[in-house]
Amino acid sequence: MSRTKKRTGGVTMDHVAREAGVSLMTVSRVMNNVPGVKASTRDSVMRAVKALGYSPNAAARSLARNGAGRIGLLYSNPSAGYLSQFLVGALDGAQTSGALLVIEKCDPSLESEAAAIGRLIAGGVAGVILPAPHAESERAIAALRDAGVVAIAVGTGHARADAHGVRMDDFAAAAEMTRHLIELGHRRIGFIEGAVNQTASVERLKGFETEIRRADPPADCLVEPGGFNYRSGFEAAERLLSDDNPPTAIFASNDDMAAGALAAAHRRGLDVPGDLSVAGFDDTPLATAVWPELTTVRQPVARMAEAALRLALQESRDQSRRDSRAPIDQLLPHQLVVRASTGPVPHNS
Amino acid sequence: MSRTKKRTGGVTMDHVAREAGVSLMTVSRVMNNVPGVKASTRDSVMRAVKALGYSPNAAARSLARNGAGRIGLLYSNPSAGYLSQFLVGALDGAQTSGALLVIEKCDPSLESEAAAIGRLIAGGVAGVILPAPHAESERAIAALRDAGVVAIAVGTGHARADAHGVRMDDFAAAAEMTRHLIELGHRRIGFIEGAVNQTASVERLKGFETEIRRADPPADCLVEPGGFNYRSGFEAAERLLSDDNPPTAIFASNDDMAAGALAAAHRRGLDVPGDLSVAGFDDTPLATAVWPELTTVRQPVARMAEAALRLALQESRDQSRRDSRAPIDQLLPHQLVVRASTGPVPHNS
DNA sequence: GAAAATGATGTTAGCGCTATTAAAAAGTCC
DNA sequence: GGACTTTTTAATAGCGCTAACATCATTTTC
Repeated sequence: MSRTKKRTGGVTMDHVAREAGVSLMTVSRVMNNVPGVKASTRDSVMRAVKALGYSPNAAARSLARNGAGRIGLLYSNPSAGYLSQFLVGALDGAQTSGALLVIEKCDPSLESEAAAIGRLIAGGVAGVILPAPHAESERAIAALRDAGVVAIAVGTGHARADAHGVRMDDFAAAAEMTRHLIELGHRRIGFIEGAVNQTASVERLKGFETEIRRADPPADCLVEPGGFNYRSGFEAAERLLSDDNPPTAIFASNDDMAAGALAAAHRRGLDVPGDLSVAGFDDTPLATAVWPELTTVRQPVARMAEAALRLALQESRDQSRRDSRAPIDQLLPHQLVVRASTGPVPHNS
Repeated sequence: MSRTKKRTGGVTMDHVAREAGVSLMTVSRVMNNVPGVKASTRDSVMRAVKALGYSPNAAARSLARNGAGRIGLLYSNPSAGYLSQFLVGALDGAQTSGALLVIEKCDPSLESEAAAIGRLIAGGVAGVILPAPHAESERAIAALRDAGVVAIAVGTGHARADAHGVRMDDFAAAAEMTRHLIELGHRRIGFIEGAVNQTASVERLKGFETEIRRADPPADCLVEPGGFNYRSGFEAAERLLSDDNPPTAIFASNDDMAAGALAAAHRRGLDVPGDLSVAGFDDTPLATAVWPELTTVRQPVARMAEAALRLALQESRDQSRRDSRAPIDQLLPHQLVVRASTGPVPHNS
């Protein structure tokens, strides 16, 4: 093991090419899904790849592509669980598609954001992924466009006109959750809003209200502002539960706030879901870390990040050819996850 | 902006070399801190680097080093906040030291771990970083050693004989926190253990017990098992608080369990810290996401990850030269963070 | 004061992959 | 059926950087 010449993992394209009896370049074409390779040739290459356990060297790829494939990722401080999922997804995507991820942290302040964007641009990225709060920043997107860098907004409430986007259908997901609550018999439902400056919050509220209006027999609702963090959820739930006619269910627009609502309920001696149902949104790790485990909506964060990375890569490559100016809007499927925090409406209410 | 030939960030070593009036190789030497460069030459190179805003291309580096610098990171499912901090730290380190991070996920099961290790080795990594639970896995470390891959254990309770390690002083940190509680007047303190198969848990308990024994006037304690997650913290706190003579303070061996303890306290209508003090460990984002914010110990997770990456890089390079067999044990400083969840012992108890 | 022993820098040859260009094979046409 | 396209494959030249070796100044040594 000590005298091995190259400790790189061994198999290279060359090996694959020899094994498959084709040229190195043909293997490259197959690996990159470039059209113009006979199906039979492609097959034999794929077989060789599998046989040898070949996996492309990201560094070499990035280098050969002349730095294209350097993608930036700006993050500040979304809920902890969100970030880790997002990073994992992006990293995974980077690995499989041979991109080089450059992550850059910033504070929520505008100056800090601008500085981070500047560093990213100076670092020579071809595209930048903007999750959660930054996806709403006109300034950031404008700066990126001015520098000729592709911007991908992730997790906004609706498609942007000035940037490509990857997102989920917040409206439909919130509506589904609301329907779930209504089907359980709840007719007075509290809703905790997310941060108002994020369009996703607005869509979630709209989805909720639309479904409330559609309920039969009719239902009504109480809406409290929140800020996407535990504490604001706790406080909003306190207000909701101290109402003269408190709701029998609370739907928080993210899991952190739902956890806060859970704490508020417990503090009042309420059993969840016996006395009060609580629903969250996002399905972050927190959802299963609390007790009872949260009914929530699974936002495919990791897949969204991966999709964003691919999109950034593809668009940055395309852009250098021609200016295709129609922003792409990629919508990923969500899923209602029913766990232990929601149940039938209590009898005596 | 559209006709730019290379969108790589522009400046390369060649530019720097020309600017400084030296050869490309000299620049490389300066950038890698290789000895044998005259101080004046080094200076002028550094000046050119700054003037041009040069930053080395990680991909090219990794490639030229023949794959050395490919570092794996195995993760399963530590507390969410921990992972994101860890990833960020590792990513950061990778960027600055020009390593290529390959992350690999696995389930807690042993087979899954073995499979992931296998993939990592097949991927040709030169070193693997093993955070939290995997750092204790004899099997994983043995597999890595057999493949001639450097293993770095992160966050174990004490130094390992079979792998390099980066960790904090769990014993001392737990002792400090216990002292903090004792100084606030608490004389009956509950402790919630972490997962028993992790040596860090054991050290934290030892630190706690040592300090309890040292208290003057004497203090006593109640120890409950836990599993490093919210739910186990909640349940352990329930048991602690239903004791005939309940503790006035609870020290949980991580923040997730402390959050659970908080919920249990609230459920019983106890005020924190008025009636009960609660302390956590790790200072994950959860610590400030709950209310009241947790007094905890800051574990420098990001820095540990970064240190682990550097160590992996350095050792994997050294190992190929000679077999230096003394495992390195790097200890990083922690910090007691006093927030709102701990206070003086209540008068009437 | 010439040979050997040290520095300090420059040269050369890739790392593994992708563009680009050239060549060959396979169709197409009149 | 041979000149002319159109596929498909092969060959060549780097991407930016570093290891290993070569080269040129300096010293040092006897």
